[in-house]
Amino acid sequence: MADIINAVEFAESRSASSDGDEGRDVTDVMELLFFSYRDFVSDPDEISAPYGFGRAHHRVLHFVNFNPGLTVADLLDILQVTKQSLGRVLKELVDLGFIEQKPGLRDRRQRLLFLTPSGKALNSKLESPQYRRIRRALEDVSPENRATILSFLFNMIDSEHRPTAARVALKQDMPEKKR
Amino acid sequence: MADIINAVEFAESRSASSDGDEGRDVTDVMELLFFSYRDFVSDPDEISAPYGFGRAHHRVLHFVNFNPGLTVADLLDILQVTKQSLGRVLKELVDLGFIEQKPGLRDRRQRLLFLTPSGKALNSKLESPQYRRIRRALEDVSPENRATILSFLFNMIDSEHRPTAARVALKQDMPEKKR
DNA sequence: TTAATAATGTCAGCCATATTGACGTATTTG
DNA sequence: CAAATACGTCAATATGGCTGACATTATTAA
Repeated sequence: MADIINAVEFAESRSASSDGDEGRDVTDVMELLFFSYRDFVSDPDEISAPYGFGRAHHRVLHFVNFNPGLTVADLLDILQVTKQSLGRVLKELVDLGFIEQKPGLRDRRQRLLFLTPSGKALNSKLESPQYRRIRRALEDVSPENRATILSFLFNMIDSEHRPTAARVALKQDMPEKKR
Repeated sequence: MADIINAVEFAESRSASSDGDEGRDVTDVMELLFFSYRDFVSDPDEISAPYGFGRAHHRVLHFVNFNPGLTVADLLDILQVTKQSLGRVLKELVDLGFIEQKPGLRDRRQRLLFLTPSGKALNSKLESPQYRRIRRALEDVSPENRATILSFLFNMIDSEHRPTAARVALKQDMPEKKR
């Protein structure tokens, strides 16, 4: 038992030393967030490489897949990059047939973004390891504890960005009392 | 109540629609992790800019601060980059007096890394917003729920990287039955 | 003791992704 | 019609990754 390798040992090892060490949780989150995210993004990075794509391409595929009909402006807001940066990867994805642009119905200046079938296939391929990773990390977690985790992640977001995150990621703004 | 802006509303809004939607948690983690991390790293990025430093410099400062006497090889393993990439930013930090190198005692080929006082000051400045962010996100979370969150983050790490994470980040390998 | 290996540094070049600033075009809106 | 908006694009620049090659010093094995 030289190293901690699972959640149970992890929890035991921590509770053993939980005598008034208040800021400890804070530094632990700091550290673990780095390692978690590093490994989390390494999955699609490796798979993208043969396609000549990078992390930026995956991010675009992901958000367009999750929000079909997204506008370019929405995507800029989500990714927090400049239109020049986005423009390059978007152009590549469109040229190679992974993303399709349709003029907006209400406003024809807009280019609504959709994944083509091959775009959807590529996206699934890219993020299946990420979903597997998350499923594994959640598999023994109760629904209540899952809510704790989600709520923590949500609260790590800038408060002014939470409405966008809720809308784009959770699709839960305007609950409008349905039911 | 048009948008969800705090943990309570978040939890309520979710539990209202928790009717057999199993994979929902998984996609929510996927989305929230992106937004959380995006905002999390934006803090030091802004503060670093005036110094001419980037995210890479901060990462080095952070891990050296947290593990004084770290070797270059350790740092390469943690950051998962090549020595050439690390070399550049490390050289800048050493040249500008933020990091000090001392030959290893056991093995004098090693250059043990330490923060100078100004390195410590800069690091504190860079990551105080991150600590504030984490503290805010944890403030109303019970110790048990904090353990749930930490254990989730830990399990998101590649299993082969968990020993390193535990050692470097949590300093909890080899519990060697103390107590 | 010599030879192999290890820890680190460095040079040179390449690539992906980001930036700012300026300008162009189509479309909507006041 | 004029102004603002949504989007695209050209150009220049910076950061931070990468590969490959080679050098230095110190340790370890033959």
